[in-house]
Amino acid sequence: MSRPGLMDIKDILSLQLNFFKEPKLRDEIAKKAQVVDVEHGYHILNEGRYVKTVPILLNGLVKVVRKEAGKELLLYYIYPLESCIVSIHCGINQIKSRVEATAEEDSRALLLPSHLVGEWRTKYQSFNDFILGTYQKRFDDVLDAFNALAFHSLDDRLLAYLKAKANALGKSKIEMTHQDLGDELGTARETVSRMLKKLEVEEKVKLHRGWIEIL
Amino acid sequence: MSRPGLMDIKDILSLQLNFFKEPKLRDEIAKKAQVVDVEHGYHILNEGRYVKTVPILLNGLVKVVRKEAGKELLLYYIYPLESCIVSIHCGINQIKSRVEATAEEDSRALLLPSHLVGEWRTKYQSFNDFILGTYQKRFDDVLDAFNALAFHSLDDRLLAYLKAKANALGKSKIEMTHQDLGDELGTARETVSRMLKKLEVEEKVKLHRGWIEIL
DNA sequence: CAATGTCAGTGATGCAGATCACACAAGTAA
DNA sequence: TTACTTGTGTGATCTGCATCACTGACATTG
Repeated sequence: MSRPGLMDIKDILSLQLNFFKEPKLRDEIAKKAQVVDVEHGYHILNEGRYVKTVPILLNGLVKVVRKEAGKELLLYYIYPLESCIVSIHCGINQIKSRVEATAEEDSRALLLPSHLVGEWRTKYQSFNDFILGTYQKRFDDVLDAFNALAFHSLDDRLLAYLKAKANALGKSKIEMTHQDLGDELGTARETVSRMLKKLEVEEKVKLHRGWIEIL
Repeated sequence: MSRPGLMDIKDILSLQLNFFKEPKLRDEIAKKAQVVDVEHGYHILNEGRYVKTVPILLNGLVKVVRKEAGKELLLYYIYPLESCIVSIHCGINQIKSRVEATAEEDSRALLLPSHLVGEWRTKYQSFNDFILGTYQKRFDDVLDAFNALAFHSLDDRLLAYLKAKANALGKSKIEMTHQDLGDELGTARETVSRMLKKLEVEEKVKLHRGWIEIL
């Protein structure tokens, strides 16, 4: 993690965060927020220094997973201009829930001090809308994850995952091992191998060592 | 569904909804809200007349399930003084998601016109807090449901379900058939029978025709 | 009472996916 | 070159749960 000197947060506000409308809110953010860069693989949640901030992702990609008993399962991705509602949530409510956020790519985020978030929420409508919108989105995401798990076979979920990932990254070459995929989907490596083989026969993907091409 | 004459909503506000603090908010609710009674088994969501209101449950119990391909799975229960956030959500966003809410007991709810909800949210902090709190709670609930599905075997989920239900109803006699339980947990009746038998051998429950006693 | 419907118990069998146990191939270090 | 590591392919077997096909127990109704 690094702190890029004195970023001009005002620039960020006008270029990326123009949904924060009130001039006074923008002033406050400019004064109190902080920009950080984190590297690919950086483990965001459960880090002491983050507990008291609410991040808004500016660039990059962050994945949020639920872990238990060695097994892990993907909940959703955070894209730029979205916030990690869970971190607010966990910070405030002292929840033990094993939810982890990891930077999938080198990422940049704006950190808002969480003690101000509550205040801004009541003072500025656009800020309040942002928080509520984030909750709505995440609620939907988790519902989707639940749905996939409850009603769809692993074959479907694997293909859906690959397509979603290709879409998110904007390219058809996905650099993941079968083990990685198994981890994301909460299943065994061998199973992933077998299913990918089947998908290759069906000409939906092309397999390579260390990466997969979506057709 | 019935409308109990002219309920004194002011009474309800002082007896049950005292977390709505602002006098002006209380006035507005008293003027614009409506009380309805629904019977056990009444199917709440996906009913035209409800789309434009946000319900707050006053008495009773409502269950929310997700359905797909004939199979259904319990998401969470709504207890008195909680709101069904999904109905707002679905109403506003025109979501096709198969989420259903059903009254588990005879219930009474306060209906708030949804076009005013957005307004009250920005004008009254206590109202805003209520909405946000509801989202947080539901987010947690769905995460729990996800977790159970992802990491716990059906045995565990069945027992957890029974205990939670006993707790919610405040009694150890649960009047459900094995089929009912199978539906809630998204599994087959036979499987439930077998597992209950096992639980009975372990002296965790006692089985009867049409009802189950939690020990 | 018999007739009928609802609820529960239980075996047989099937299938998705997990787990185990390897073999092998591609890259990397010595 | 050899040796070692990492990623992949594949059979054999095991487990949890679904599905099918019944049987019998209880409850209700005529």
